[in-house]
Amino acid sequence: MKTTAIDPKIDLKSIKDCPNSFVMAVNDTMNVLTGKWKLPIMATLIFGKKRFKEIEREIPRITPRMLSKELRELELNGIVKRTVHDTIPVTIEYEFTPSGRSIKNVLDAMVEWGQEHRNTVMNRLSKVNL
Amino acid sequence: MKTTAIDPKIDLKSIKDCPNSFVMAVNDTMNVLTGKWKLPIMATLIFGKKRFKEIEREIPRITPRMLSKELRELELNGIVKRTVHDTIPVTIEYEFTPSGRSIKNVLDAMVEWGQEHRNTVMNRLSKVNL
DNA sequence: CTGTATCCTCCGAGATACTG
DNA sequence: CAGTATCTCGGAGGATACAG
Repeated sequence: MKTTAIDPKIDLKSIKDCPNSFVMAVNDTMNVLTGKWKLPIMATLIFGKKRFKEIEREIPRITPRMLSKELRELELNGIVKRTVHDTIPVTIEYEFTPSGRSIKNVLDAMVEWGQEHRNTVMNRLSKVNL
Repeated sequence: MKTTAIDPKIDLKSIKDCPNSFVMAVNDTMNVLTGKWKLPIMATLIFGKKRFKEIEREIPRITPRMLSKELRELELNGIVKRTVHDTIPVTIEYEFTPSGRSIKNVLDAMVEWGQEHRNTVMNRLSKVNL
């Protein structure tokens, strides 16, 4: 089998080229997940809707600038939904979209592998240090 | 239920604190996956051992500096194994460790979500543009 | 062939102050 | 409350040349 060149920024025409389209799909997922605060933010939303200030309070050391920026990205990516309630003053709620909620499957796989891999590394280290 | 504060750089003592230990495990996995070239490199290794130059040829625009750097990180993380053959000149082969190969489960989940999510976004866009 | 060594650029993210 | 506006800095990654 002739292996195909793999390009991190591949163009759309080659979407039917198998290994590359996989890399593309993984890249899409990565883009949603990368950034220092995306994961913590998503973790706060797992148990339901939250307001800006609530999220800020639950994530130590995040600045409003970063929270705002990351929430906007997540919204643009169709991961979270932003709802404005015209109370006085206005309150804003953030929550997962269905698509956002379904990313939990990915996170589950990552948790499982992360824990297994940590054990593997620990075992290797403890054997080395006997 | 009292929600716990989520910290991206949590210390090890709180490993038993459930939501945080999940975030930690996900972070471990992310650390292995982040970097512009890790995924393309891993993609080249899916079908078996490869030499430095072979990998370099299959990944357009990667520089030896970056390939070297990323391979070293992958090796340190226990994802790939580096084997030196004392031919003349020496040839070096890179391949997955079992732990590295098992990350495929994560990638599969990412491929599936990435493709679903792309469809979701496409549908939304095409409805907007009717 | 399998990498290192330098130098350089750009962007993610922190600090801090301010706004409607 | 829910953000925005500036300023700054470190580190990821590129270009290019060189080494064993």
